[in-house]
Amino acid sequence: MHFIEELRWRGMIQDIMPGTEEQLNKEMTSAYIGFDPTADSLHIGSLVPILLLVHLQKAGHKPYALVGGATGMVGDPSGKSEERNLLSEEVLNHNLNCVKKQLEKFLNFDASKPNAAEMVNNYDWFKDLSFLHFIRDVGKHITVNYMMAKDSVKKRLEGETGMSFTEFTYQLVQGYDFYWLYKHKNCKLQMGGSDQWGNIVTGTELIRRKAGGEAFAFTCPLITKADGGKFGKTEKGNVWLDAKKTSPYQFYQFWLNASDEDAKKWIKIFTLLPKEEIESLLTEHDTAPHQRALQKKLAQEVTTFVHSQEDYEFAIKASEILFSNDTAEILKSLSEEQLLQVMEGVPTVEINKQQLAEGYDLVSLLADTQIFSSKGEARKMWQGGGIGINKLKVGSEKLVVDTHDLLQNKYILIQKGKKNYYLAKVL
RNA sequence: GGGCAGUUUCCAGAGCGGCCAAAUGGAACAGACUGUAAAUCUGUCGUCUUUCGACUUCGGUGGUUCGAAUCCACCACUGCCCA
Repeated sequence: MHFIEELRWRGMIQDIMPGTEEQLNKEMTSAYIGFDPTADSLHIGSLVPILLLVHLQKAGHKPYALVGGATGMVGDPSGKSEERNLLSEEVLNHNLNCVKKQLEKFLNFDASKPNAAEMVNNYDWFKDLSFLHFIRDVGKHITVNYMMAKDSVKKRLEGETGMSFTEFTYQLVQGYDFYWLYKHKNCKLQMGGSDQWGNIVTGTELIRRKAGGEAFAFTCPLITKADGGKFGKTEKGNVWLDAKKTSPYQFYQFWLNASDEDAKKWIKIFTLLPKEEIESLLTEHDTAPHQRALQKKLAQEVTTFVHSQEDYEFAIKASEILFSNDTAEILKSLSEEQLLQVMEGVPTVEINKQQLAEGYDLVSLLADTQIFSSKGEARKMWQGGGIGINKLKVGSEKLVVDTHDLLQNKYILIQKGKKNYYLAKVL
């Protein structure tokens, strides 16, 4: 199946420039996507562009992953209703290196292959480009009228926060990236999220006017949730690809929690499973939605893709113990080793043995261990019935925790709400 | 430089000089129901506190007042329009 066709049935094409498909069918084509170093790890939103590159490479074309050392210094106004704060260069560099490392995992950079992936940093071609040169060589080709017509700009001009010249210039800076890659790497295609369409088109326009060349582009719809919430957020914040920031267990849980509607879309986008398999999964899900075969498969695929098979297996094991009903008994019967294995990725807190032996007031315990930031908050949650100890809900009667509650004489499993666990260890 | 409008708790957005920790909506968190889903219903939602309550907020600084988010002065910032 051809690249575009493949993406089309997966629902990964939003806008596409005429001629793009023909270009891809004609020859091995180099294409790029930019990644912004706004944090020291990519998050699951970046998986979409990553997968676009993966599909591209699988289809025999050559992917370029661009890290925005230069664009990151400016700030993309797309989708932002307010002026962004600039990151310091130090932070930017740190982020850049982290992001680079992560990207290396997903693509094949084996230089012996003709379509080996390559990583480029736009700082390399911007660092020696002077402002004067830029406005003469690049700015001259694009009218302000053209730039102002862009949605990202228009929105801000109509809004009440205004827009700095810096952000206004962003599309030119990104457009120049495309031009540069076109010139030096024969890169003829840019992909990205649909919010990038405006920026991308400025690039193809620049290539047309300045180089007289033809370049192509398509965008992928932005990932949304059926309930209108932001994709990729949990109560703990962003879901990151870095296992240190989001444990594989939490990562797995995120996907498993997908709503039916979302899972149906996401399985096509976030997994590389073939069409037939996905279709049969969809059918299976429709006959028995409560089994959540779809969510399970989705979570499995993405977790193994981003982390590993072992991480996935751990996540499963932990999930079974933590989420099955009536596991209070099972929990008690686990050996220390098993217990720790299951709790891999569950945050650990420490409690004082002496205090516990004397009977530890539950509310104080929850506050002292920082599971809650204050006694008041802990109390509210406890009174609301949101606290569990060793998989048993704690009633609203006054409760004191003592050594009888210990598992393996060492641990207490504390549950906050339905899905948040903490392992307390006595010292 | 001139004119106008604005700055309220995460966001949006009400706020009469005392009844304002501040309406309402959204977001968020929790509970019930479920399928670790959605929808729905309920609770919480400035900080601390077992109840009472205590403390800190309404751009900043001073002032008027028994009392100010609400009145006055100055400053700062933002947007719009004119030069």
